[in-house]
This record gives sequence, C-alpha cells and structure tokens, in this order.
Amino acid sequence: MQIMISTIKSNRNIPEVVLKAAIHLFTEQGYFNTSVPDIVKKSGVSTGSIYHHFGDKTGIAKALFEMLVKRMENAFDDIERKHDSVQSRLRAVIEYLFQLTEEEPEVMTYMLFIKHKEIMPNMAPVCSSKPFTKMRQMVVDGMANGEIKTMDNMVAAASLFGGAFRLISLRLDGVLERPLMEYQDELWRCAWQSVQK
Amino acid sequence: MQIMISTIKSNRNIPEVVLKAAIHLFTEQGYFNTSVPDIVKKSGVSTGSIYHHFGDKTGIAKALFEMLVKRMENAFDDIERKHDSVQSRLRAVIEYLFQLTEEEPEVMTYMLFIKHKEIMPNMAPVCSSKPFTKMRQMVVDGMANGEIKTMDNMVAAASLFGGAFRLISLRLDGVLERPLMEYQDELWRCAWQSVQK
DNA sequence: GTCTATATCCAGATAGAC
DNA sequence: GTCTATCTGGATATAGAC
Repeated sequence: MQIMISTIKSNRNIPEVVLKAAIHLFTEQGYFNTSVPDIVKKSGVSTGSIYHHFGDKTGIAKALFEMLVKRMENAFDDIERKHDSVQSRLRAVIEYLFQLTEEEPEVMTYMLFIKHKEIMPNMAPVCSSKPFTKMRQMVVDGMANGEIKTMDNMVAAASLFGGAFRLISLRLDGVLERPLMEYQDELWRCAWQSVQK
Repeated sequence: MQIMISTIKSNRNIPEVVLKAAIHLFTEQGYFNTSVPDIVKKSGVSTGSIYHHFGDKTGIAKALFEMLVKRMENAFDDIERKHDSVQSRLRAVIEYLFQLTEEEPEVMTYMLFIKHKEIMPNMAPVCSSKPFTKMRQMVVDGMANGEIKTMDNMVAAASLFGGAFRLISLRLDGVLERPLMEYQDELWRCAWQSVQK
C-alpha cells in the first residue's frame, strides 16, 4: 500500500466536512428546508467545491445515505460473526440500534425517518436495504432452527423489532426522557416472548 | 337547526376539493415537491381562493392534519364505547388502523409518515397527539386492571403496537403484497402474548 | 480542485378586478 | 369569495478565474 500523499497536502477532507454539516442540517430542519448556501455556511466549503464533489444537492443526500447503510451493514456482519444463536444475534442488533440512537441520534434519524423517496424519487425504501433484509433473514433462520415459533416471516420480524423501532422513534421525538438502554431488557423479554410457542 | 343555504348556492366545497387534491399530491410526491400551482391544477381552484381559505401553503397541511387527527380520535372514542375489556379495545384499534391503511392509504401515510415538524416547525410530534395518547392510556388501564403484565408503560405500548406499525409501514412501502387483514390474527396473538405473565 | 460571481428559474405570496 | 395577473426573493446550478 502506498501512502496517500493527496490527503496529506490538504488538511481537511472536503466530502467529510460537507457530509457532517449536511447530516446536521438535514435532520435538524429537513432536507428541503436546507439550502446549499446553508451547507456552505455551516461547512465552510464553497458552493463550487460542493457541486464539484457531489454533482447536485441530491448527491449529498445520496452519498450520506450510502455511507450510513454500509456502516450499519458492517455492524450486522460483525454481530453475525460474534454470536451463534439467533436469539443473541437479534438481541445484539437491538442493542446496537439503541446505542446508535443514543450516541448519534442524527445518524438514526437520517436512516429511519428521512423520506428518501422524496429526495431521490426512484430509490427503494430503507426497509429494502441490505441491513434491513439481513435483520429479516436472521428471523427466518431462527424459525428454521426452531428458536422461533413457525409463522409468517414478516409477522415474526415485525413482532421482534416493532417494539424497538417504536421506542427509538419515541426517543428521537423527545417523548422518552430516559436513555433507551434502561428499557432494553424489559423490551427484549416482551419481544422474544411474542414469538415463543 | 337551519338549512345551510350557503352550501346550496355553490355546487362544490372549495376547502374540501383543495384538501383532497393536496393529500394526494403531498403523499405521492411529498409536501416540498408540491407547489401551490400544482394544487391549483389538480383541484381546479384558483391561487387566490386557496390563499383566501388557507392563508398560506402550510395552512393547507395544517387543516388536513387536524381533520384527520380529529377523525381518528372519534374512531377511538367509538371503540371505547363498543368494547369493555382492554384486550378487545386494543385489538379493535389495530383492526381499525389496518383497515384504514388498506382503504385510504394516503390518509395513513399522511398521518404517520409525513414529517410535520419540517412543515410546521413548532408542532408537537404525531405520537403526542390525542389518538396516540389515547392508545397509550388504554394500555395503562389494562395494566391497572390486571389484563396486562405490570411493566413500564412505554415498553408495554411499544410491544403491543410496534408490530402493527411495522406491518403498516411495510405495506405502505409496497414490501407486503397481501392486505394487512391476512396478517391480523397472527400479529395480534404475538402482540398480546408479549405482555402476558 | 477550490473559489467568487452570477445566471436562471420558479416558488410563495399579493393586488385588485369582478 | 373567486378569479387572473403579477411581484419578489431566494433556490439550484454554472462560468470561469486562480
């Protein structure tokens, strides 16, 4: 591997600082309430550079989304490597989602609650993205090996993850005042019990 | 009661036809991708009349939201009148939500998945609106009378309704091909089981 | 690759006749 | 109360120097 001289010459990574400003503005005030001049001000990067790197405004949203989806996918791959039983995998997934919500609420908001179809009209819904199909696959595996009661896959997945997503949503909306970790054990007991015989 | 002569004079109710056009456009392409001229074209009502009735563009979104929230609140009041046990009330609520999703997907989309805070920055989140607090109150009642295991209110509500909301979301995103009614019984068994001793 | 200056367009909103 | 015609600001995007 060669040393990346180009990154040494410039002391900042423009795409990175733009994306950081963008996720903050998009989740705070919404994509459509955020103008490119807003991003210019917040990031300190000029209009010209932004368009050079991202093509247009939707390019920023797209780059951000792809980065975050990839990141979550990697996290789930990690979980599959570290846990054998479906039960402990599913629990770890929920723990990861709760932690991410607490530590980087903007990331979670951007992934779950931004209507990407409005920004990029021909994009598939988030729930069809790799990490989400992976979650459903775990459930299918659990049914195959008998850990989970036999039933419709979608119903099982919805029952297992639905409560967690509700709590995440309530937390991001400011309705839950205490951190999600405090609800985790009790929620998981309910979720797991819902798919037992 | 007097006969409403004014409604006889004009053969159409302008706010109504505007709201009908608006909910279609807002859910189809998003609030911010919909211009007032779009609504003018779709509704056949002039710019001037629209501004006369609604004040500004956000006024349309607001009127629509208030109407739909009120309607859902009334539906839940009906349910409380018709059912005594908490179990049958909760089941009826989910049945209502599933039916509404199938019959008027735009209404459900507008209530659940439009980011109203982006449109009206100082609006409370949907989950704080009357119908949603009513749903949580039912759960609290069920815990008080012993139908539901004693636990955190929010966890119980999330466990009971989370799966239903997931399925609604998947259905509106086109991921579930079959109508929600077909999943209803199985989902409810899971949801109810999740909060039993 | 990064910047400033600028073009173009169309949105939201208003004026004022009827 | 309803309409048409019109104003104005600010958004996205580009041109072109450095």
